[in-house]
Amino acid sequence: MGRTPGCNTDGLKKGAWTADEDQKLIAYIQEHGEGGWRTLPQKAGLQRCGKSCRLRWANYLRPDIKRGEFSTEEEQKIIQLHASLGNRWSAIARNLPKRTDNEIKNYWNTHLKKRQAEEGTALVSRKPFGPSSAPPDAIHESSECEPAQPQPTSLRPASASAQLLNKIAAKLAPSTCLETLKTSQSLQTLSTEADKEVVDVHIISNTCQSEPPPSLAVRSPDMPRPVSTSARILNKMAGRLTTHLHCLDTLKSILSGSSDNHNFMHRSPSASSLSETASDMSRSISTSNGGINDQMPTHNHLSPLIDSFDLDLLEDWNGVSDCGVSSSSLGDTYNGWESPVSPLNNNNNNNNNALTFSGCESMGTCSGEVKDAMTTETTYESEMTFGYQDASDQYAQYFTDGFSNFFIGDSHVVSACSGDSHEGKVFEEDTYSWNNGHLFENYQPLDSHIF
DNA sequence: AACCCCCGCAACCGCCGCACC
DNA sequence: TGGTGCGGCGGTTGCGGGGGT
Repeated sequence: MGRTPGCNTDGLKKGAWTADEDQKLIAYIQEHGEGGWRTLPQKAGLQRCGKSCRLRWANYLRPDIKRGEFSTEEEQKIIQLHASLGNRWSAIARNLPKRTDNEIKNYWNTHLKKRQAEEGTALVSRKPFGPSSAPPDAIHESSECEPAQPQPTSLRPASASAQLLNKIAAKLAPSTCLETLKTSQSLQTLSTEADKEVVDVHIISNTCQSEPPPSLAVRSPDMPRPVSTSARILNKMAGRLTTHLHCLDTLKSILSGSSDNHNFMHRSPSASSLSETASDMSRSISTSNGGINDQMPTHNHLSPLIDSFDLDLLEDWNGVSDCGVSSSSLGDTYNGWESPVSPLNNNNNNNNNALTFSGCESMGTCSGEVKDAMTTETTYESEMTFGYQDASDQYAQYFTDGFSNFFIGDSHVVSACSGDSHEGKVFEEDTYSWNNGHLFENYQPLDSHIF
């Protein structure tokens, strides 16, 4: 099996490895360890190039390689990780112990991709993700990765959170990050009203569960509606903002003063409203946090924040969970790992301006410049690899714009639409009634917030 | 039994990033 | 700062096996 030994340049052998060659390679590495691939062949008495030796070892001979059929759990994990990470096989492999990137890649190409494509054909129609048009091939590509979804039987209002996410998506387009978002989530087109393009974003699988979802493909009607990704994202934003109480009050005041009916979700905020909101927020934060941000920015924060949005950060953020974007709560578990106590609740934590990944979210690499979410001040620069074991790493995120598209109440839930759920609670059609004064009256606020 | 075709997968290829000088 | 070497990664190739006719 394998390629033909078609080239013997420099006397180097190519093609399938013999048992004798394998033994030589194993013996050498057992004695000298891995590395030094360039000189290894000569030292080991192999007529191979170093690259070939490394590949043979990494993909086949390594003792900690698990071969054979993929379990259902492994399949699901590959699907989920691929939705988040794309074809980053090495990154996927790092989350599948004893499986090599090559094996996963092959398995995807020969099994899962085909299956995904078949299931993807069940999607009858779909709007592009966000106002910006993605390339047609990109859309097609994403459909290959998307599981089939039952189409909504009737149009329902797009959630406010989805509108915000649309803005984020538009900002990211046509970056690879957007592609990541597209492939990581199932898109349901929910409204085609003439004067607005809205796309609600929902994940199919629940997130941060102790057990992987049974299937990404089909959700039976009697299963609870999955947690809205958009709501989760916005939850995080709200959780971030709850550290700035004045800011919350300002927002609440602004928002409540400009909304008087149940259609608040459909209204787009005026630019001036957003600007005022941002300014008020920055003032509030500046004056209420005891010098966290000594330098008060004099401009509207929103644009520069968005401009400085680190795409890699979001991409990595997508990649850190099993479904792309998610949140975790205290005690949530994923693959046996449990979220630790939130550093946000830790009085000794001085870095109040940083958001914190915890528990199941912490898996991946965040690199580049990390800035404060509200002031754009750089809090630190470096690459940090955070794994489960580094669950308390600080991690700043930027989510701005569209503030009046989500709603901040006493709880951390900032937006909900019919069927949205949070902490296992599914919102009914009208639970977000604005005029009630309590945004989510059926919602039980969290005691603490974990980012 | 012979032939054909499709598929799985090991291995190769080319590119990229990083380290070093 | 640019050049070079090396390791790593993702895409692609094509042999060999198995199933169908």
